[in-house]
Amino acid sequence: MTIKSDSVTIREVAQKAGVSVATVSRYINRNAPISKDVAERLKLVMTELKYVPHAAARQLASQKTRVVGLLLNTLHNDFFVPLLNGIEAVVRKHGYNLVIATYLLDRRDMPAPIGPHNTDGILVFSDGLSDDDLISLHARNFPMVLVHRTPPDSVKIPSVTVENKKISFEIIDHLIKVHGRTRIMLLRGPLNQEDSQWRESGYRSALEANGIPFDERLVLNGDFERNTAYKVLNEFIVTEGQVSFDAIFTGDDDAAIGVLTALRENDCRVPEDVSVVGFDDLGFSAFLNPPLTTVSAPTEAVGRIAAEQLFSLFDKQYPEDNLTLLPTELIIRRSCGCNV
Amino acid sequence: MTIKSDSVTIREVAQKAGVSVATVSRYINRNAPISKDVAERLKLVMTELKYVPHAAARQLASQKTRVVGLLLNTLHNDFFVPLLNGIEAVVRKHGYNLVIATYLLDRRDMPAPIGPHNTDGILVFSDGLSDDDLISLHARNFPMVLVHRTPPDSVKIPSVTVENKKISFEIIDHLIKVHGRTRIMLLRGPLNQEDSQWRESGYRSALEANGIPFDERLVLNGDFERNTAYKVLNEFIVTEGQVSFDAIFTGDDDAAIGVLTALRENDCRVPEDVSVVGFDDLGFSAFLNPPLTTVSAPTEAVGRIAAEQLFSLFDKQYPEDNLTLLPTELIIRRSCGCNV
DNA sequence: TGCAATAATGTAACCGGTTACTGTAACTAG
DNA sequence: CTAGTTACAGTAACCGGTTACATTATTGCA
Repeated sequence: MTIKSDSVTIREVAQKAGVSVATVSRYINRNAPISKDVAERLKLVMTELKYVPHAAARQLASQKTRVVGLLLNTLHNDFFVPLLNGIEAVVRKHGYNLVIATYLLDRRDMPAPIGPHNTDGILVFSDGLSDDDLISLHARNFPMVLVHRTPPDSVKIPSVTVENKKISFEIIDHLIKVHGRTRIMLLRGPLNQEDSQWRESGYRSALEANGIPFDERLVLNGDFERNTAYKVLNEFIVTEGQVSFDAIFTGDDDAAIGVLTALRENDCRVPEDVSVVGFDDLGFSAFLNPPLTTVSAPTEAVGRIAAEQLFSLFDKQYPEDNLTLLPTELIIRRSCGCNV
Repeated sequence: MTIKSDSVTIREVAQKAGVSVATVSRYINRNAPISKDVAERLKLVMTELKYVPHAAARQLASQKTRVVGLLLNTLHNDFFVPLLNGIEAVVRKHGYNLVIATYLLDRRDMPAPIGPHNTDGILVFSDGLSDDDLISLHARNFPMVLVHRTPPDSVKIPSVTVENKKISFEIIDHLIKVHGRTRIMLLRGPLNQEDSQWRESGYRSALEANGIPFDERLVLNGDFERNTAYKVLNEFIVTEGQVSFDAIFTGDDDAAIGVLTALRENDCRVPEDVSVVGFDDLGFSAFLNPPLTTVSAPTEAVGRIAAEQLFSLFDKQYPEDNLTLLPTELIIRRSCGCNV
């Protein structure tokens, strides 16, 4: 073998300090008593040699990666900033590393980029892993926490998400009751995304509760991305030749930006002609023109709590409640037609 | 040893397929000819056994981690979404994993979370690593690409960033020449951040070129975060008891949000009383109220190019030009006072 | 005082892959 | 027909740590 990593190894440290490798290892991991004398010597030698333990070797020997994975569909959304923030803070606090991977249905032919082979546990915000995948990983006792996704019925995988349906009902109900809107368009998120489904469900309930028939033609498929939102809505308007709706639920705030663009370019006034409402209350939403009526969701808290639960799982501590549902709140601004 | 990972190993695969482990390894890595017959058999066995190579073992044996690191100061900015997007896409394309770590000056007592011990190379968007750190890593031939940061004089570390100074000059010059602003406030970014320094430099040049004396009292220290921006500016206004400036360069678009909030709460009209300009042209900027005059920066391209350069370094291919400076562009909207 | 418990350390097997080296059979060129 | 390649496969050393087990010195306590 000619592989000769230039890095300092534990044996060199041991030799220079006149102790065995086992002692050095114990010092590194503080998992066994070391005499004060030796400890000081090791500390000196290690800084002198600039010794840094080789991560892969530790992982292999200890069967722990000290890495947490985050599986996403895409990163195309400002929504991920607070989420990542929450997660990263916790991961860092525990001295772990965070690996981020996107994994979509279209890549299902290759193995998931993260899993038991390279992480101690993962946070799943993705439908790239099927329910079957989840079940099989769970059966192997692989720690997982789902984010904005409900676990399959049969298994108890902790899940952290926000209340979507009730609040979506409320925001649509607001459009109908307060602003008299009746032709309310829905711009869906990704079809197999759960938030998206719950929001649609709330939308439908609100229509029904107000005696407005559901109209399939008023539903567009988006993906929580501003560009898609723009394209889809613009196409719709151009095809129709007119604006045949008086309100639109954009699915999320990011998509709202695309929606606002499309409406503006088609000379449609918001909120005079069309009410616009979003979801998430991202940092910029209060400052859009007009300020966006939306739903505030505690996204950073979702990230934080999900990560904390994952670390609890490492200690075999299961959360008493399988599903953590964080509260959401209606944020009324101008884009729905209110005068605030 | 009682460690008994439940995962399938290469030896089990080899045995079941009736070949040696070396052959299996060669099949996995496709780095040596394998007979069609054996290849098919292995493929079958591997799917049947659900074999996934153990990442740490591969890393240890091959001395390659197949991991790229991204070192950041914080994640508190929507700016990171396009950056991450660009980086992640490239990293994924190469079949690598991406680990993200924040590392700040206040943690300098602990070793950097990512480095030669756990990555094949890193992208540095952080001043957590000092110039000395960079030099010493570079001396060890550790692949690195700097993002929005110039390498120390003595070493040739590739660096990808955007043009800051000239465009900052232009945007300030615009405020002065077109809108007659003379008391232009500067909200700095982090003090040791390079973009921030170049932008201040452009700001000062523009003042000088127009015969306006630099006034230290019109400079506030922010950190490219909306909350800080709000707090700092609000404090300033409250302390002064009046709005003593007629324009403000917010440093970046995220901070612009905080600035707009503070101005609004202090009954200050934008752009009538105060012109506001930002930097980055984040997705929401065109939809702020008023639409934000800013500078568009190709942030996703920065991420993409930086990552590509890092992979080139893995192949010992050094970019012909050490410094990649991507062009920026003035985006005139309403917040400066223009009528677009 | 005697014996068990504890502290402190060493030895070496082991984690699960990669690859240098070796060997055989088939193929190619002269 | 023979030397030189090339294709394909196996053996085993090695990557750099961790830790079970063994050993010796020290301490605690009846």
